[in-house]
Amino acid sequence: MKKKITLKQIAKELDVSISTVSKALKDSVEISEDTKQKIQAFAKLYNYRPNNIALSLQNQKTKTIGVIIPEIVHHFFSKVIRGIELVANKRGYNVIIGLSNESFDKEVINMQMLANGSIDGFILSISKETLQQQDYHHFKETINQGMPIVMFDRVVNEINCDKVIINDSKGSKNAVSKLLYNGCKNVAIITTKDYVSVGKLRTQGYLEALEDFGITPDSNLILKVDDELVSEDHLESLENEIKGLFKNNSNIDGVFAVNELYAIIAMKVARNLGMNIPEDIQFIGFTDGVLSKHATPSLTTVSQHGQEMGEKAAELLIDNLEREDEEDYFRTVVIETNLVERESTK
Amino acid sequence: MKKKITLKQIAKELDVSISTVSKALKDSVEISEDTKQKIQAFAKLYNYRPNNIALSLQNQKTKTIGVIIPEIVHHFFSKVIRGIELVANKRGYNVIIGLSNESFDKEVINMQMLANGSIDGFILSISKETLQQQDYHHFKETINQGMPIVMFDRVVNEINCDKVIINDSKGSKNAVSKLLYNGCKNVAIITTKDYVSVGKLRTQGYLEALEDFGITPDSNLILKVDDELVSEDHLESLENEIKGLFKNNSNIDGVFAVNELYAIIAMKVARNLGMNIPEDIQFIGFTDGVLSKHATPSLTTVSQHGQEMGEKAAELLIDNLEREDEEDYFRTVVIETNLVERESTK
DNA sequence: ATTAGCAACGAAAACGTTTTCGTGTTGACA
DNA sequence: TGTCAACACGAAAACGTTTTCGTTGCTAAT
Repeated sequence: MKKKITLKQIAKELDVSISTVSKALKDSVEISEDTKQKIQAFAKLYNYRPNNIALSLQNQKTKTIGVIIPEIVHHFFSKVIRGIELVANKRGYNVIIGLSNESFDKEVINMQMLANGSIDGFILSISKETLQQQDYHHFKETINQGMPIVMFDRVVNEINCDKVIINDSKGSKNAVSKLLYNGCKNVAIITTKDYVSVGKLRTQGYLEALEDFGITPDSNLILKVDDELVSEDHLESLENEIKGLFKNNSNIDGVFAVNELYAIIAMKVARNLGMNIPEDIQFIGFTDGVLSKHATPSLTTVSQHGQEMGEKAAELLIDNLEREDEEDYFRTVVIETNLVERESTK
Repeated sequence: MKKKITLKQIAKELDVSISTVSKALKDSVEISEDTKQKIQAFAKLYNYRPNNIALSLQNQKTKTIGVIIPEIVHHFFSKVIRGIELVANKRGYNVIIGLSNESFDKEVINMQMLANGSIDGFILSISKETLQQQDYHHFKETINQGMPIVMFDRVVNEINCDKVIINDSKGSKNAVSKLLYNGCKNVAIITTKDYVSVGKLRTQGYLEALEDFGITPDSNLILKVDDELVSEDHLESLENEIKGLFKNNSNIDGVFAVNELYAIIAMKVARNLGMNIPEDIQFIGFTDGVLSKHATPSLTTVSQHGQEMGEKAAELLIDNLEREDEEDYFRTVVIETNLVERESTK
């Protein structure tokens, strides 16, 4: 086992100074051709690579990006990461991942772990607990120390930083309009509690669409699911809520759900109740996951373009990091959604 | 914007030496109570945190783990990462992610980027291209330089390192046995080309189960899909292959697929051909993804326990990193699979 | 024969820590 | 009064780089 070789060892071995070795490896004009060749050959032989940590300390930059997301076992978030990784790598950056697991404390701890020199900047999506508690001091402090942040998807106005979002209300308005245009008279929405910003916005889009079509919203058709209950395993409660929705409102002929899973489960319930999709009832979900594509019938969804969001976020951050002038101005990029039509709608 | 404060600045401000500050913050007995209090108070006020990079350079360890996986938009891999992150964080480590995107070159580049001091050890799953080319020199070199590697899922005997795998042949043998036990007489398998080690092993388990039941394998019932063709978008070719399989062998009454997607698509094709699941034909897949759980009918699968694999891999690596004695011995941990029975089997 | 100038290289600081090994001051004790 | 611990603190090396600023020794020009 031969440990990694350093400049010092090369210098000693070849009986020159460390500076000479460093310069020779950078092809500096200060060093004679002979010496350069000798040193370069030796370095190649021993497979020399500069130590990244030493470089980071020297340059005061690490060339790595910290990403903090609420959950990784999630199609949307992993697509975002793929996007981030893609452009980060292309521009010579590494990506280090922290999971908040939707917890405020873990979000704070993760940020502290990374903010002490390990990374040059953050890309993150806020955890539900943080959104609920509305405690954003850790973001403010981080930014205050000169570390840039880019937020995506779940953002908050209170913080001044770059943001990448989708037009949630517009996306859902389009979706609901599609249902109405297709002839649905009673469109229900399955959404989350209001503290989840995207849930709130998507509900808003639903209402706007109804208004455009001159329909008065019926509160019985708005199901706000408590997200706490939908923890991987007890989905039965969700199923029951949806079943209740259908039974109490037998006139429902269209459903818009603010995520993929809700839509899939709703379709299942509907089918069990003997309804035909899309003849009797039509469905649209949100997010472009695997479920939508491979369900039967496949689900029409509002595509969120996760990878594109990740790419854009990484570009914003790196641009910011590599910008010369110190004045900071913040941009908000809106990624357009589009409706992917599949079998669950006419 | 106040930049992060350093020991030097504190020392200057309080008119003591750097060493004194350092010791005071570690509550060293060398420093008087008065001075300690003064320094600690000042440090707290300015929110001092030691610079991670400097610590890494000093200690020659970074407390971060490098993870290289072929693909992140994949339920299994993201579960593994979740497992890794869980125990890594618990034990004070960070996780830095590299995606090989199933490419040999990207795997090599990623390893080089990280192996130069950025991390203490690797956890990885080999890319398909690497498996195909059977070029493992980058692994050997890394290990040779004293950087430990833990491989999971896609491993290779040729390399001497810790490994976390599942018993692929046993898992698939169990699954196929279940089908046979349930009365299936003609069980087909949908698998990958043989260079994917797990595909090969799972095919082997299929054959073993047949043998146990005294059935001679029928090569017409073994469909080896070329993985290149199944790239997210042109799944039609896969569908057609499967359709061919069913049409040419109308007696098929059981299907074992080496992954979730193949099984789901096969079910879809079968249903379109008018077969009833599970009455006419039963299905079992491999991996525990979202599709299996939420498909209709839901799919019986061999559960791979991705998160557990990740946890175990991280434990192996960190144990290795923190072990005192230098002699290296390598362990291979086998995670047990189990059959999750759902609606696609009787 | 000076000296300016150049080519080739080395010394040292700097990045932010930790840690070892001084060193100076105080107090107690003989 | 002189000696020696004990105490409290500082200087400096080390981790591996890069870069600035010398410092040589030589050639060529005056």
